[in-house]
Amino acid sequence: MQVIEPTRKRTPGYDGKRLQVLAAAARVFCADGYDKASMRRIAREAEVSLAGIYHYVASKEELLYRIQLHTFDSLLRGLEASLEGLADPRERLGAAVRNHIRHFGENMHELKICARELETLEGDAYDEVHQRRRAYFDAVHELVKELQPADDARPGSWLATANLFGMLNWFYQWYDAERTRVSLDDLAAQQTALFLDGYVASPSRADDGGKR
Amino acid sequence: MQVIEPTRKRTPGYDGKRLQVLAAAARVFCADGYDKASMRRIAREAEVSLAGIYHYVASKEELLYRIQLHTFDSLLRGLEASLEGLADPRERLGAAVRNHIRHFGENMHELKICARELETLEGDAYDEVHQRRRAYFDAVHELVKELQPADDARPGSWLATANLFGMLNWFYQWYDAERTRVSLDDLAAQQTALFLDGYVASPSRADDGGKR
DNA sequence: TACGTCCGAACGAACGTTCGAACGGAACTC
DNA sequence: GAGTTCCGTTCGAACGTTCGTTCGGACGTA
Repeated sequence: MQVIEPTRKRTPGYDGKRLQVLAAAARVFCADGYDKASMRRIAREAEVSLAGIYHYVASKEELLYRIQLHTFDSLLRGLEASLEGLADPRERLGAAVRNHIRHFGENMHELKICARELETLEGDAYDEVHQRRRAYFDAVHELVKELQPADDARPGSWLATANLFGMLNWFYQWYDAERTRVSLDDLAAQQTALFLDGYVASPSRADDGGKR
Repeated sequence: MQVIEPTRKRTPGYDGKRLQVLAAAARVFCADGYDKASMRRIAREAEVSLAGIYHYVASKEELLYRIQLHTFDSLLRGLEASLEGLADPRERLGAAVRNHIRHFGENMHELKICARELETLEGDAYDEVHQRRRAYFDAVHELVKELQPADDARPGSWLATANLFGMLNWFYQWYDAERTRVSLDDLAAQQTALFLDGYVASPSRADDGGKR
């Protein structure tokens, strides 16, 4: 995939305007889906002419590529930061879920795109994003494995991790930032509890913990 | 949305050929996504001319509408049948999960489309499908509520149900029918256990049940 | 003058849909 | 029962629209 020449001389405002274009693209991709989204609408939302977009990006494909790459990088960096100093496996997993859900809440557009358009890119661009995605998955998978250090060879940790991501990623389908009552951190806590202890055992609220 | 006139006189083979067109559409929608999928490719796969499609369906939109409607109807009917004679809430939920996952395994195309293109239809067609989707969700939600008959007012059952569907629906992202070792029923059992008892407590295999 | 920035206009391709004609079997007329 | 009409089926060809991308030049600053 061809990308914009990074070595050219640029005006001071260039980088800011590129971010503006990427943000507009994220909004439009999120609203319409990648295929239906049109460069014309992205241009309008970014307050740039249609041809102007191509000064910041070589193609529609590069827009999606940069959005996905940045999102997974940001997720992984956030995860590493949030694990700092935590030793208890349950707390570490809780921190990971909180990081993931907070990212969703704050960058709903980008993450919705990452969840929906995982198979859209092709070739090198796909590989590049896939590598980041894999790194993030593996990092969370390690946390899941830490939960059961005793019987190391236990199968199912991969499957459990995949299902955990199912819970976490599906929530863009039903979450409505304006309408919901529960805060993102509360939501993350409930999802962590559900994954660790199940629906039957896990407390529904923080104040009635650990019954049964 | 305009649909094909149902009262017209039809040749004996008509219904079969329409199913053939719908099946081809499901394959192509699944492979390319609704927007990118072209009527030309659907026609080729269905072994009909491009114009010929419009004798069985009024528009591309109707193809998606019929696929989604049939899928949710089929899911709900399967659920009701699989609950017959079961009283234990845990068994009932397990049967529901098994029904859902079996449907996925046997009609991967259709369910992938239903998971990905939930927001694609508009107007009456959307409402019609939404009603079925809602009925299915509510039916499963009832099963989740049955798990905790004691404290009826417990919140979080809706959230737990949404997360359960996250686990179940996300699996089209990673499931590969040819490569995987675990059977669909085993998978369903593991997902049920994960939801009910959590990762820490749930046994990873049937033969080491109930420890810890 | 030189170059980064920006854009109106246009290009070729692909799309969903329509049109009118051709085909073929069933139904009807005499 | 032969000839005729009707209608469901099928399709090649085309229409109008929208798409991603490109081109050439205008504008402003260094």
